Amino acid sequence: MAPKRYEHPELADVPLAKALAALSDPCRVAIVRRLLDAERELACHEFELTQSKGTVSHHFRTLREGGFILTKVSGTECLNRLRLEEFNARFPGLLDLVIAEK
Amino acid sequence: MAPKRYEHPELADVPLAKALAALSDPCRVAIVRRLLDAERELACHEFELTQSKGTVSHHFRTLREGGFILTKVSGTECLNRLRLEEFNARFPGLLDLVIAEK
DNA sequence: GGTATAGTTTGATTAACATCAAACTAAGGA
DNA sequence: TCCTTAGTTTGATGTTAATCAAACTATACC
Repeated sequence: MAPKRYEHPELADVPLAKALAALSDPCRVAIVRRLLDAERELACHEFELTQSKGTVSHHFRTLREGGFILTKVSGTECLNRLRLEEFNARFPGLLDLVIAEK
Repeated sequence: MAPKRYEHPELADVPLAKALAALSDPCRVAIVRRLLDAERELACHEFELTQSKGTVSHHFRTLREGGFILTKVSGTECLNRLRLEEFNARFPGLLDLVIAEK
């Protein structure tokens, strides 16, 4: 069967409100922070989140739709990485706020 | 009777997610934008919002708790102004994103 | 094929939030 | 004192978002 495809919006099409809404949940801020620290791709299960699989999947989707991350399938897992340069160009300073946070 | 007192959080105590959640409503973004443009104190009723008084009061409270504004009583009205320097020091670039958007 | 792992999707529940109307508080002016 | 203006608070309703469990998809390995 055809492999799963993830939709990634053009950053120009992501409204500020949508990006900010994606960061309005502390859990998602933590995910972004972790990706900033790691500086490498991370699978969803590497975040050791306390919520159920379904909820975690929802948070990653929200970050994807907010333009924060790219997700690709790799074997049985899916790897996530920040759209770092692109995102900084579209929303300058926003990721820096996440870095600065605590 | 004792005059109304408004609570204003220490900006250091405002989590990023809380500030961003305050910006997740278009009405509140509009209020912040208006204050940025006005560069002076504005009473709630000067915003000519379409919602009921109660709802408007709720939005201003949310912005207060998000660290965006200071409110003080003046006669029968209450005057609002941005905590501009403070806020820029706590969340550098965030207000600039609001200015830049559209 | 059978089993395990990693995520997604769906359906239902719960928690937050936006909203309004109405009652209330506080100050100003007749 | 009475009336008006400006805003808050409360109680109720509708909507959106977070959450979980369970069923499902896709890959890897035996």
